Amino acid sequence: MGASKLDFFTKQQNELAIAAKALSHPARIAIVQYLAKVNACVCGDIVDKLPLAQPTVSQHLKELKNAGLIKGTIEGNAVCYCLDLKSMKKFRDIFNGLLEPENVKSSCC
Amino acid sequence: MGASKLDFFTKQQNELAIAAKALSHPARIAIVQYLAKVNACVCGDIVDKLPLAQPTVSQHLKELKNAGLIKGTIEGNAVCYCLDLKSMKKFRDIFNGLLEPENVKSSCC
DNA sequence: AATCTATATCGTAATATTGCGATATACAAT
DNA sequence: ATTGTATATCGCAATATTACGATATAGATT
Repeated sequence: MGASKLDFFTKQQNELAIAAKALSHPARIAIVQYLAKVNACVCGDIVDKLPLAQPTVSQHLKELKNAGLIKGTIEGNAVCYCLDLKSMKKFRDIFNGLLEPENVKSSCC
Repeated sequence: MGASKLDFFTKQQNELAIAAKALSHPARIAIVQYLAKVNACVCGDIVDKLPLAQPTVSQHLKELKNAGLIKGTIEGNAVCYCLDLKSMKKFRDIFNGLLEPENVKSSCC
């Protein structure tokens, strides 16, 4: 075996896991941070910002896109990427919801 | 190759990636949700809550512990697990910070 | 001491991720 | 039409993750 038993878990659990997986690599964190910083569509210069070869960056962008965290629109012969803010916020809200009972102090540990 | 080029990225980027990786599996999401729900140390019954064998659950717990998201304290012959709220909040804050410029509407896409 | 219970670790198979050179695609510019 | 530029995909090697049976460990119970 080795494959994940995704079927047992709820839709929300799998969704959150997919988003977290998309952010589970520092290169993808760096991409998201950069897109958040410039807060606009960015064509082309993402590869220059990372210490990785172009095919590798392309693959990371694809993973972020598949997870729904970024969007890419074709602009001439380039592709413009930006955050999918709606999706990012959804993920953030679910994650924050995970910690809701934080106001109740843990009884031990 | 295939190994991550972790050295290039900042400490914060790697930390966030590690926390995200810890949450990148639905079983680990389920564990965190369960601990958040009961909001207490839980001895023993985590294995029963998941559709996975005991060694597998033990491994997932170890990963969450290594990432600092949960704590485990030995209690007799059992181990009690609970969320590391401080660490969870830290991760949440960094992640939320990632979206700070959300108030500025994207100019395209 | 022998046994039970709870959890961890080892070993291993199946699968997934990471990275990149080579190559393909697609539009732009000459 | 040829060439250049930007990005994607293919194919492969190295490594990591996932899962679990078997086994080890450690405290509790008898």
